[in-house]
Amino acid sequence: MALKLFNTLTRSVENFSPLNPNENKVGMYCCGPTVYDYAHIGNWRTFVFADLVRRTLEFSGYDVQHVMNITDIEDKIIKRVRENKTTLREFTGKFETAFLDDLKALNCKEPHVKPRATEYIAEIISLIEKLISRGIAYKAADGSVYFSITKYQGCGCNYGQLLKLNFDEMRAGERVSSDEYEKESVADFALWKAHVPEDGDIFWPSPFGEGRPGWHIECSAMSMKVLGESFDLHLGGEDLKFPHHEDEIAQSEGATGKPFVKHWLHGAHLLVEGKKMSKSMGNYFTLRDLLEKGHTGREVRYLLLTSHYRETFNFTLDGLAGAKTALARIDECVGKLREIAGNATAAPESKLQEQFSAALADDLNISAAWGEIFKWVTETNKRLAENSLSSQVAAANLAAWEKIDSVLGIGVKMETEVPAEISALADERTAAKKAKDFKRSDAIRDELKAKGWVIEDTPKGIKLKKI
RNA sequence: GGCGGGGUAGCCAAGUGGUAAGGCAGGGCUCUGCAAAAGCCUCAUCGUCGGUUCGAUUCCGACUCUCGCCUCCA
Repeated sequence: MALKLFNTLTRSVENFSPLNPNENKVGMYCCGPTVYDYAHIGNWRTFVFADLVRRTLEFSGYDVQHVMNITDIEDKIIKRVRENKTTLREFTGKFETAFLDDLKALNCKEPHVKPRATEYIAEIISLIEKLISRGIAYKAADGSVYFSITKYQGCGCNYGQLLKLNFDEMRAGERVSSDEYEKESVADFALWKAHVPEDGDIFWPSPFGEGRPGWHIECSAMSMKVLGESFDLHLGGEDLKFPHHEDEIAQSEGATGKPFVKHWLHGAHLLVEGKKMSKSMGNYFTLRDLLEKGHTGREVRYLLLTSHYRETFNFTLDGLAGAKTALARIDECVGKLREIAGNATAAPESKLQEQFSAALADDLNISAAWGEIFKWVTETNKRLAENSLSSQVAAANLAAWEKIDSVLGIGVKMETEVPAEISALADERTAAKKAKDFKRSDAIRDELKAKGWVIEDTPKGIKLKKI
């Protein structure tokens, strides 16, 4: 089934097809983290979304080249490096490592290429030179280099491809910082920021003088370097549409004269407990915060993957608790299938896979996909209860689950090894039960629960589950 | 002020011009000595008011509430 995706450029759902129809390759660039702090749950929604896009493309048979930048030079970074009396590399390295650890905890596939802005200074400079030579960029009196929207538009280029811009009605200037008065026009943005004393030793030499790259230019330079001047997919959070992505388009198309990106995807933000996330509201969570509360990356991933990427999602701690129960339901079902399937192998059960694929192909309607999955769980449970599943059928269902899980990345909780102390208690309970000492057996059950283990009596004997 | 999303059961969340998927919570039931984060069943008329239509939650308009972007925020 053809994959359909919303394209911010056309504001409509389109059939997805790669730039080069003769190849199966897809170049995908995702705006990565600015490594000045731990990423919060809102950031993670976007990265999990990017992971879903990648996995869906791979599921659809494409060979994806996934690129995600690491922004390791930026105003906030410089400020904190100074405050912490450390070096740029040491500071950004710490948060980059933390970011990649978190990415792994959420079972996101690691991007194939993770370019750091500071390692692409040469490419950035040459891109700026190209823009200057084409008359689209200019050096201002403050020593910085700016991109001229007017000149760009004068070349017949379109500024405002991702959203409707109405400069007359914009509240320009309200949030413009005072050091940007050297620009010819308020809409112009910095390509190269001249070195100022506060930057300390953080600067690079360039034909335009010592300084550092502006924010938008790194993405243009790195994405085009790795994926080519035109590539298939670019994604990020919805807030990046303007100015970041619009400026990326302007810089890239202004320099090359070619269409920059074929397909733009933007993920919506989330609220936490119905409110905009903020530290003062107490609803600001990093992944670490949630792990410390005893939740798992798997649960967080599941919850972030329950809603459609273009809708604002309300992330709640109740929801996170519910995620655990919902996953346990899937684990239980898949675990039983494994037992019955044994060593049998079979082609994936087609109905589940078809319904899942159809939902996903419809602009990543993952909510509908979960609906199909849980209907399958109920259906399977009924057959399990009837004892009417052959090992062949169980294996086919299992194969289907594994196939769709290559997209979900949820996996199945591994059976935790039962510690000797716990199994000793369980044995004691079984003995007490056999002796009809139910008071004693129930007391042990409570004790096990207090230790984080649930014991279930099944026709085949007891079952211990870690909670 | 400009532009763009949303308002569907206690909570989260799909969806359709013909009377609403799924998950969590709740309720009922089954297995059980009793249980279970074991299983099954059950649980809404879709922000308000108009309009179009044989028929609207789904299309149009108004209103209202809410969220986002408007220069460095995913």
